Amino acid sequence: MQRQPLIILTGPTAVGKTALSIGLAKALNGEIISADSMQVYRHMDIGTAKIKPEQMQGIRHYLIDELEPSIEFNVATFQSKCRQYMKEIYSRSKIPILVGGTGFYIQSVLYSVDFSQTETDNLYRKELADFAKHKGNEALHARLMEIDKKSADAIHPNNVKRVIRALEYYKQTGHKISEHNEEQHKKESDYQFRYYVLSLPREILYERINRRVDLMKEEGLTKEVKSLLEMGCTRDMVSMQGLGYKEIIDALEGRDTLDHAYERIKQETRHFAKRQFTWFRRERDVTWLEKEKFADEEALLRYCINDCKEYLKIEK
RNA sequence: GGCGACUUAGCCAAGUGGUAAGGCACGGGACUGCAACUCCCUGAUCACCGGUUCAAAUCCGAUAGUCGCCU
Repeated sequence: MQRQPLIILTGPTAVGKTALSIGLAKALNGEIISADSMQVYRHMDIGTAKIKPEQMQGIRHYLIDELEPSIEFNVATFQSKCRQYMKEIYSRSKIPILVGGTGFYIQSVLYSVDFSQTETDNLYRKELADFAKHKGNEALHARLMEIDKKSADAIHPNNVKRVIRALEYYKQTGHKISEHNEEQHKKESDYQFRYYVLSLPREILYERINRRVDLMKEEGLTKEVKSLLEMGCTRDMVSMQGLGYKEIIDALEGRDTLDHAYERIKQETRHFAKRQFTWFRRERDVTWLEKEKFADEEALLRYCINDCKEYLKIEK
């Protein structure tokens, strides 16, 4: 079977993915699926730097504004929705372009990671979390050691979240997650793809981040968060753990000052960008697009279009 | 001009004679159902010069810088 074409455009936050994505979609008859864990949520526009309808220029976008903030979103649901949309896009003879900074989500689709069969077991998760809280992280980790030494060796005891998932996986499937991961890791992609990572020198990117946060403040991020709280959102929701939201909530609920909250957002966004670099650096088969090496956005776009045509044999 | 205080890694900061805590930042890394999450790793010889002492960031003196007060 001929593998289907897939374009991925990612990179650290604030690097300028959105602008490029529209140009690509227009030139290559593409439609955009957002690979962003926060932009799926409605009412969260400013803090997620979400693309505005008028910026879309008629290009169809998926997985943007699809969920209420109270709904939990995760890789597995992302994957299934994304696949479904890709199918639709292919059926119209168009090309899906995955755009967004959540590397984990991209990976799940690109390598068709298997998430089937299990439901999240919140009760069990909570039980394990409590266990760790009372008996200590090491004690929980010891439990993992008993059933899956390989995972235990790979996961640091303090990384409680991952230890819990490994234990949950075993309870649900009776298999070791380390074995599962190993298998998944060997997979080749089912797609004929180009995986672009847009980048900029660190200092420039950090300046852009700082400026962007200042802009969010001016545009009324505080107000946006206020109205989310009025809608009934609480800090423990997945959506409210997004950068810019948890910090402002802290300020609004009196645990921090507003000025300090905005400083924290800048700082944490920089940290986030750094983590994204780490992620993309170790992904295999990625094509780095160092923005500063192109004369301008126009040149960058032209390069991308030609590169896609060459590798994906797209005619249009 | 005089008097006093201070001077420890990029920043904050313990340590007051026995051989440099910690936090933050920066940098690096992990990550396969919460991922804008969660987690891990990483740095100095203590302003400078001289002295006392077996031993000094820690005591003494000089120099420089910073801050405060006074004339």
